[in-house]
Amino acid sequence: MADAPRYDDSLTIALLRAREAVTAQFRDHVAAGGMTLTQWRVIRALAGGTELDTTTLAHRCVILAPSLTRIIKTLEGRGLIEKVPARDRRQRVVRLTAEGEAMFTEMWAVSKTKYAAIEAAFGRAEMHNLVETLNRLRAVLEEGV
Amino acid sequence: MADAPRYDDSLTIALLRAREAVTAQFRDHVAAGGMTLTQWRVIRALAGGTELDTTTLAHRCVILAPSLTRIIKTLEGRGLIEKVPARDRRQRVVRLTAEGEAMFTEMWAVSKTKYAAIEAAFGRAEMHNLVETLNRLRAVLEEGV
DNA sequence: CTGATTTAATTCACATGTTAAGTAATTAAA
DNA sequence: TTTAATTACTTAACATGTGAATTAAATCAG
Repeated sequence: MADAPRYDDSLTIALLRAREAVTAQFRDHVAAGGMTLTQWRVIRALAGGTELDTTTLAHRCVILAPSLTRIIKTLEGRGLIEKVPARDRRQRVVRLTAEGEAMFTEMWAVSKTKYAAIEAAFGRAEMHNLVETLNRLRAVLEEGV
Repeated sequence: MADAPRYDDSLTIALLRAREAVTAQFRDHVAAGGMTLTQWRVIRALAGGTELDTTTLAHRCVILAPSLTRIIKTLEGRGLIEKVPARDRRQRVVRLTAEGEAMFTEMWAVSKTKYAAIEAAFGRAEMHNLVETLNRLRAVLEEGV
């Protein structure tokens, strides 16, 4: 068993911890708005009048379809999003309501400053480089190891 | 709303996607062993006769206490881990059973090769650098932005 | 045009994430 | 030493992750 790498050196654990540390910066603010971080990703993806079907929305927000089904139900119940008739009647297309847009605008103002604070603390170039590296890693893995 | 960064440029999304891509490499293998990735983290942390209390185990595996309580119950029910009497009777100290160690050894052999494949595809130095960067980011954020 | 296939969502069942509240054991204070 | 505060864990309640099965609509083959 001695060949198991120490956990701090594990890529999976490092990703998990780093993500936890980053999301922690936003969690309280989003919770104060009565939302979860996952719901916030959906709101944000729809901001600015964007209309999206479930599949596209799920992909952009990195949420699985069953989760998104429930989230849409919740946010629709709160009056933040609404359904839009779609040509293909299998699809469920949604967009923000006026209330949803207002909610986004208000929360985004703060969210933006928090994001900027992280960039300032970690270094703008460093952070840009990290995002690029992460996306490259993903591309390599999705091509097939 | 035009100032919302594109999602692909967002650190939180990049972390989420990258983690998803990495864990996808292991999910099927771990599932074939009748385990979830989260349960596997616990098994791995205990491998080699390590005895740990819930708090330490939760921290190392990056699992919240309530989740770990359930996981310990599940793995104990399957005979993979067992409780160890502790001095402080508030603590719950656990370790792998012989069966648990056997399970780890068998699965780790394959897991290791998958990890090596990722390293080979992405680059050993690149990967080491990424882990270091992620840990540095976490350190910066935990110091307080 | 009709039946088979494919596609988009939903539903189901269970595991985990997350916060808050509760319980038991230990430690500290008076 | 008896009570108050702290600590370690568990339980509860709800949101989400995850894979499998289901439903409805669109597309395709014949």
